[in-house]
Amino acid sequence: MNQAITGQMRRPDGTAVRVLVVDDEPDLTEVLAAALTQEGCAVRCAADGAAAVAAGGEFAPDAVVLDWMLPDMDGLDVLRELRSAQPEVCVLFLTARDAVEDRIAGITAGGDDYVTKPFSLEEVLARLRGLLRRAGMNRAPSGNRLQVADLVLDEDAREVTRAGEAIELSRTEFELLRYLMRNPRRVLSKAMILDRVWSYDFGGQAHIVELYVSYLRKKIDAGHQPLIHTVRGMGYVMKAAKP
Amino acid sequence: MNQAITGQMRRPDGTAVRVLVVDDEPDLTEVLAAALTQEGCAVRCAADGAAAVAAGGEFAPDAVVLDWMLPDMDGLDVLRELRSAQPEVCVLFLTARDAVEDRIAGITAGGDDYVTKPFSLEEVLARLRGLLRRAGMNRAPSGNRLQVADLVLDEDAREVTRAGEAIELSRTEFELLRYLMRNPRRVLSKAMILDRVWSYDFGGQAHIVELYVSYLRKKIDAGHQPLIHTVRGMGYVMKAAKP
DNA sequence: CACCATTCAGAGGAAACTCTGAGCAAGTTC
DNA sequence: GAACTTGCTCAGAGTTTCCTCTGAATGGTG
Repeated sequence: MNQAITGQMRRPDGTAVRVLVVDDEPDLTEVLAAALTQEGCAVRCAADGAAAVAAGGEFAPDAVVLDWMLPDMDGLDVLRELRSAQPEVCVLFLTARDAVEDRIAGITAGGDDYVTKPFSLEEVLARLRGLLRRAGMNRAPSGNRLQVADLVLDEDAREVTRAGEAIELSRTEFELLRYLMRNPRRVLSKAMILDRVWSYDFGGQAHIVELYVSYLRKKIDAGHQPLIHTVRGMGYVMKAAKP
Repeated sequence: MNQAITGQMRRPDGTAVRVLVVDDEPDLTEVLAAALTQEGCAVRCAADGAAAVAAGGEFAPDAVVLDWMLPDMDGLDVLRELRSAQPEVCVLFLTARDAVEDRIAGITAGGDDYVTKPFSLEEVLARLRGLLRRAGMNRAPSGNRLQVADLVLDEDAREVTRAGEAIELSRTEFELLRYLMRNPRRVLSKAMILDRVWSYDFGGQAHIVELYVSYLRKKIDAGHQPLIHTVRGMGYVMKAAKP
């Protein structure tokens, strides 16, 4: 993977983006930390609000991935403490689905964002990239656009075009395509795709990846040079057809 | 989001507009400060009149968002003090709905403006943009007109036309449309729209956004190419349809 | 006081989406 | 070429999300 090579998650001065991950489930923080490290971030984890506030002062993160429900503190209080030490810090909240309407209100006004559990890794990474880009923390060479051959994906507008023609995608189709396009010319196994694009609690089979690849091909590759290629026994790869 | 990139809230010399926020409710100043920071402003907060006057001298703000009812001083006195140090400063008053409008009326004659509580963030930001524009503090590339395809919104005249034909909108409809048109080709979640367009004390559900989008569509998109598009599971986006 | 416009909650129905299962096609191994 | 593995696609059930109709409460206006 090594998104670091693509230079996406980087500070203006070229040093690694610093991310603090706060959640009381060690499984979750581990997975997030691993994914973020792989993206080239410097990562620190905390299991409760007190540890988060402490790390906020000492570790000086650029962004915080913060569980809304912590054993000792309310998410909003943690945010307040963090902001008092570092006003510019970005915060991405993790919330339960039914807690969304509750007290989340107002946080998006400050430029922060949230993701509902269960989420996919790509969803969290994409949101975090969005926050950092908007905070000027992230050199955006091509802005928010991904391109492979004549296929273009605009993340903000959630718009996909092939040869200038608009293509409608569902949420899952879009996330799958984004993951493929973020890793062009690299074979991605179905297991990898499943781990990244589908929620971490999804118990289904890799068969679902095949199904969604077939959906994508029908919408994207139909009538054009194919961009999504099957590597039998290995997975899929997105690239322009060989010359 | 990220109005900063659009270059709206900027001084003639390109540096950040300096805004002082004065209110005794910390929740309110926090939200306002966060939103203004996101717009690219340099923000300072004060909780009472004395602190406001002190900050007025030291922080040298271009504009002040000032609560009319402060624990220690009258709003008019604060204004007087601020003006003595910096005669050119813009002031946006925050007042209770039933507050004396007669005294406020004299204020607006001086080029200042006011907003009644409870207000929406977009309302405050729009008024502030207006003040700064009139004070020459704000390069206004397209003046006060927003345009998407053949849909035109005039902020000062509060007038909306589609293909030259006038459209009557209620207050909420207008604010929703303005927010959408200020962020064309960007998917806005219902949570984001709620936080920006509805009052900060509104406790309602995202359902209300759907309802008002349906009102807007009936008035704006009926009989034309649709400009307001639903992005299922994400929110809404305003853009001209792709041919 | 009556009238009208506006705002908002609730519920029903429509539409879109996700995922399972099964059959078929294509490639691989012997 | 037969047997097996792997990948592709269709059809349909179940769920989620969205749209819109109703009606109540509010506020302004003649």
